[in-house]
Amino acid sequence: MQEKFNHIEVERAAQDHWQAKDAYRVTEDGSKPKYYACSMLPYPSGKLHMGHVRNYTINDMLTRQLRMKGYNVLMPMGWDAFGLPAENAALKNKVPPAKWTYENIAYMKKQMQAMGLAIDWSREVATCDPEYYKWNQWLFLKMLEKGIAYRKTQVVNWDPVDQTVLANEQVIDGRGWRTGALVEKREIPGYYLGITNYAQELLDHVQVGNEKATLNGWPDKVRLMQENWIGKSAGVRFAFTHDIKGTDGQLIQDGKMYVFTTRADTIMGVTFCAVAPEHPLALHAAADKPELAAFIEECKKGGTTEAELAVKEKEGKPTGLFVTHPITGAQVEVWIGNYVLMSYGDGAVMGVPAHDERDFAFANKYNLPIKQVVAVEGQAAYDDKQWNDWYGDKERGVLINSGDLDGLNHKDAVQAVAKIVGDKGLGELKTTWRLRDWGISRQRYWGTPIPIIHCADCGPQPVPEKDLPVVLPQDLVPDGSGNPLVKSEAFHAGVVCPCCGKPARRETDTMDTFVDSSWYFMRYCDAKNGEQMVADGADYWMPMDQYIGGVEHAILHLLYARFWTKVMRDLGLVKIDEPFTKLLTQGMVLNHIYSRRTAKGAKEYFWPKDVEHVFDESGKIIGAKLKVEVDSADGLLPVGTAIDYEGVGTMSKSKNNGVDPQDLIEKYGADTARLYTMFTSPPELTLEWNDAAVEGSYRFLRRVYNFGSKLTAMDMDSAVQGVVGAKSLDDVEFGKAAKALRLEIHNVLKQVEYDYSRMQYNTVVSGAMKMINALEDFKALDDTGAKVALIEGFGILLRVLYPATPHLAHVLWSELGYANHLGDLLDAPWPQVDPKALVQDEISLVLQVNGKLRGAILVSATADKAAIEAAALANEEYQKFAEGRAPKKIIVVPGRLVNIVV
RNA sequence: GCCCCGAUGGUGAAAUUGGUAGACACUGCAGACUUAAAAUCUGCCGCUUUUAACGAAGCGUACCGGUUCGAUUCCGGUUCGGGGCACCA
Repeated sequence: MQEKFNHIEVERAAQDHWQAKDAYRVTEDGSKPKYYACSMLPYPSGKLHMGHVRNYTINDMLTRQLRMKGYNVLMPMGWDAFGLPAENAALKNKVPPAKWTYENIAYMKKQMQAMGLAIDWSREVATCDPEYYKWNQWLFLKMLEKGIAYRKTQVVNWDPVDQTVLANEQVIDGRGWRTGALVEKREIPGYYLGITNYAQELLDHVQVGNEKATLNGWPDKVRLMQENWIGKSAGVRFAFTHDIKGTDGQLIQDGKMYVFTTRADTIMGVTFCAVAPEHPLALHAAADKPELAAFIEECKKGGTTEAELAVKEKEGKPTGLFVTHPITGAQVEVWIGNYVLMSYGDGAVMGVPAHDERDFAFANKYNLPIKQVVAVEGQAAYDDKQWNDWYGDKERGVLINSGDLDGLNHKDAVQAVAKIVGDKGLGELKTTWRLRDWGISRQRYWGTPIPIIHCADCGPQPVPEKDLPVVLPQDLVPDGSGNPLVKSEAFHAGVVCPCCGKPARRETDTMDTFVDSSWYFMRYCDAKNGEQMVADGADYWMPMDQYIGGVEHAILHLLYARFWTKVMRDLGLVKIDEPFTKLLTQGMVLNHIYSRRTAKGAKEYFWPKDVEHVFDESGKIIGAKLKVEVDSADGLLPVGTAIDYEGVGTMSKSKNNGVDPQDLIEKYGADTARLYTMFTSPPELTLEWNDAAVEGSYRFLRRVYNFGSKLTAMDMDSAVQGVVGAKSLDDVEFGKAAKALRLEIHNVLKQVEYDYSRMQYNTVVSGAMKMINALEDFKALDDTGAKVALIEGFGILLRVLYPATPHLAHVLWSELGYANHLGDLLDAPWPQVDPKALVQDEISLVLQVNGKLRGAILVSATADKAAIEAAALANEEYQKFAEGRAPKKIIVVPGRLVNIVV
């Protein structure tokens, strides 16, 4: 082997070896336990970013370690190839999205191969491939048949200048990103998938503490987020009656305005009702009241996101319409409220200002009456100007001013109210979900065409199964105004209605890209199946054992994939209930953000490499300045120019703070990039970029290499080389120093085992560093068994390190002859902790007096509690700090500490 | 606004889940080697007080309070930061 570490040659040698062996191709092998470990599929944005490097390295470490432990391991890869960025790039460069996408895929695939990932490329999937999206269309048609998919109007962001639908991302401060025009809400028809049909099951499987829960291998935070998102709430749905008639002379909604409430107990405190701007009563009232119509119009301005609505100032207008309280018969005025959502419940709420914080604010703003109906014992009198938390207290509140209901607690009162409205035929107990059905229609080109044909006579008709896939044209270039599919003659050419045979037009909406990512992981199991969506491969590999991806996908993607899997199960396509047994949500990769305002007031961002921090005396960052000359909108900025420091944030092109993994791999090699990302932070935490620390990772690899090349000079005879497993070491005598080395190595190995099992790879790397430190510090080569301990230790180190830095480990393992005895590192046996190496005669215990550290005592490893107590009481540190006081209590934690309370 | 998460030295972090806080690193400082530099190696590195020095004492895991023999870990509250909020992926 070469004397000097050359990462380029090391990595080439290892990768050539793996390629020649086709080392990562796996088949469904019943003789071994299977393990399916998968990363969330990347969007082919152009080149890998650090988040990818982190994600795939975690996946790769898991895969490689488990393979050594004897599992049949699958690590596949594919491309989430449809989506908006391809259209944006097309707009900018006048290149069809397909070309841009496929070029990006080719480049990123090369980068992944350079990282040395153990991917089975024979299973590669790109979602823009008709062979893939055909099955999106096929399953959509099945869902239509089953009534799971249906057509309904949806609210979208409309850019009135470009005459186009905008994604939320394209709405900036309520305006279109390209035109700057004020965005309007507009209702258009679209297709929905009935995810709410599965709400209960989706909740049961994920909910922490639910006896039906199966996703115990998911982080609690994700489970909690999904639970809240599904948002099951039990309450009462009941009607306020009225006799308001529409222009057609019919009672609006049959004279019943339904509301849903979880606080039916406060029903006697109702002083108003509020409906959404889109509610039939609101529209009716606006018909002859221009100021109401204007208010409803006003509510349509701005974006459609929940966050935007939630921070809006709560506003309302009285309609002049009255409805009848179902118990008291009182007339209650209906208001239009901009905070009432048509999509939740019935789009109407009862207003109880005394006991709901939002109603309270609303009533105070518009001088509506406030009626207290709940009292909490021990609380002072109600003050109608200042909100107090006890006003909404469900636990302690008791009803007052509520007639027959007086004295009831929350729970009993809800039941009583449900009975009263039930007896009148005006309502019942009801469960409501926050979860809404999944709208999948997108008015965009680069996605899966929705397989529907619109006939002037027959209406929307499903494309017959034999005509699938409906192929997306590859050569269109969007121009920014609307969907180019609408104008594509080729797309509509020859289309006839499947029902009546007359000429017809294709649906031009495409599917949400979350459809693509809802089942690709099953396609990997059977990637080339032309006959079926999935088949036997999925039965073997699914459910996936470990899913790894960004925490930003904790709700939407994961929920949709769970839903899609359940639909496939109910159609008899797969046998599983849940797709992902275990989930790891990796933290985001962050970097510092530096900016300044240009003379014109625009913000420009600076690349972190061009900037250095300015610190205060205590070492805190207080600002930044340029380290080199930088060309800016205001001309060349000299070295030392003061720059604004914005803290850290996710790496992004727009903030100019991305670190290109390519530079890193070219300069230091893939092993360094992998080691650095694994070592710097635990997988679940955010990772802040630090250039200087990369150097340290490289240094460590060089140390390992140099240690290996020293071993070759040490006359390692093959007999010793063979002695690398714990079992064959039973007959070897070890001297004091060799014993100490083995104690350290095996202790660390034990910890590393644990860290591998919990995927805490940063401490795995620490463990490897401790091992090389111990091996380098070991100087007693003349000790009995010294060489054996050294060669055993290095063999363990290589295997511990291999999943993180496979190239270096592979080359050393082969060159030093370990491979001759234990086989290729790919499938070499995982090292075992030797219990004999861990045996110690004496151990040190911490001595505490009143819980404070006061010293240490050395006791025999087999010492019992009495002996430990005696040793502690005899200790002079104890004597000193006890100051003659008698011990009241002695706590002994075996193997750890003694605490004497005086 | 709502839901979730996080906060530990100059920096990234560790602490086997209630038992020695700061392992392992990065940076920095001092030294060795070198004509010199790089590389490499050795030592030091939470804060304060005290000591000529060895050392000693106290404080310390965002902030305030609680439970406990013992709290980075558990509970209540506060502040700041990050993620998600349904058409970005």
